[in-house]
Amino acid sequence: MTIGTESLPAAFAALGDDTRWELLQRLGTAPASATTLAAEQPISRQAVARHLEVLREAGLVETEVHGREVRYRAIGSRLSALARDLDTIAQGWERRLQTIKAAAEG
Amino acid sequence: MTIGTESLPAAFAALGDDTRWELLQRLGTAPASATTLAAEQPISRQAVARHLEVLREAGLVETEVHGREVRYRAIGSRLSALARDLDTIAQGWERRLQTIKAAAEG
DNA sequence: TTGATGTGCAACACAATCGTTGCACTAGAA
DNA sequence: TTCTAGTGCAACGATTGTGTTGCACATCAA
Repeated sequence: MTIGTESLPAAFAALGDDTRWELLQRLGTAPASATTLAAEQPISRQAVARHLEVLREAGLVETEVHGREVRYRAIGSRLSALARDLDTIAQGWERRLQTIKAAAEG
Repeated sequence: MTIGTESLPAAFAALGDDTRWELLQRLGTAPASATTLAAEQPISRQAVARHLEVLREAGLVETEVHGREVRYRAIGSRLSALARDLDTIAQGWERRLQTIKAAAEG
């Protein structure tokens, strides 16, 4: 599955914060709750929860309710889809810019 | 070439702005100057120039001086490198989280 | 029930970002 | 030289984002 071009900047904005990136990497090792993550980070639980909400809206993490606990889990397929889209776009750039360069030299 | 994990959030932050994303896509079709790009966008030349500077610092575009004109060009290889890094990370997630899931079920 | 734990929501302060306008400088054209 | 076109730098205002604290609510255990 590919990702709509319109939503790509939104996904990147979610990834473009140091704290969020650390939280994501952490969730890539094992699921955890906001409280657990906050205990491992130098910021408050509410701040962590806000970051997780951003990641969830971007489709990068999903939640799983366990009793009164909400566990967050990283979604690898979403990151893979992002990577695929990026690669496709990059190839398009190369092709067009090479054509222009060749035309300028020819 | 891969990109240092430390600089990944910085690159994504550069990509995570709608205006910058549009500028990048435009530069993916053909090189252009800040003035030219500003004429195609609803924002001032100075605003465009600032965005281009952010993209340049992130390594996503490069400059080429032509007389008194500075032309910007998208760097496809950098975007490809980002895509590769993302895919590698995503695969790592899948592997670890699958292991945990299997252990929980077993 | 009682107490402790995990969340969610709201209000606030602080910093960073994005866009603007204005001015000065430089390089090419007349 | 004189005029025009393209940049760069600085100051300002408005908006957004990140973090905080405080409080209320829900859930599990004793």
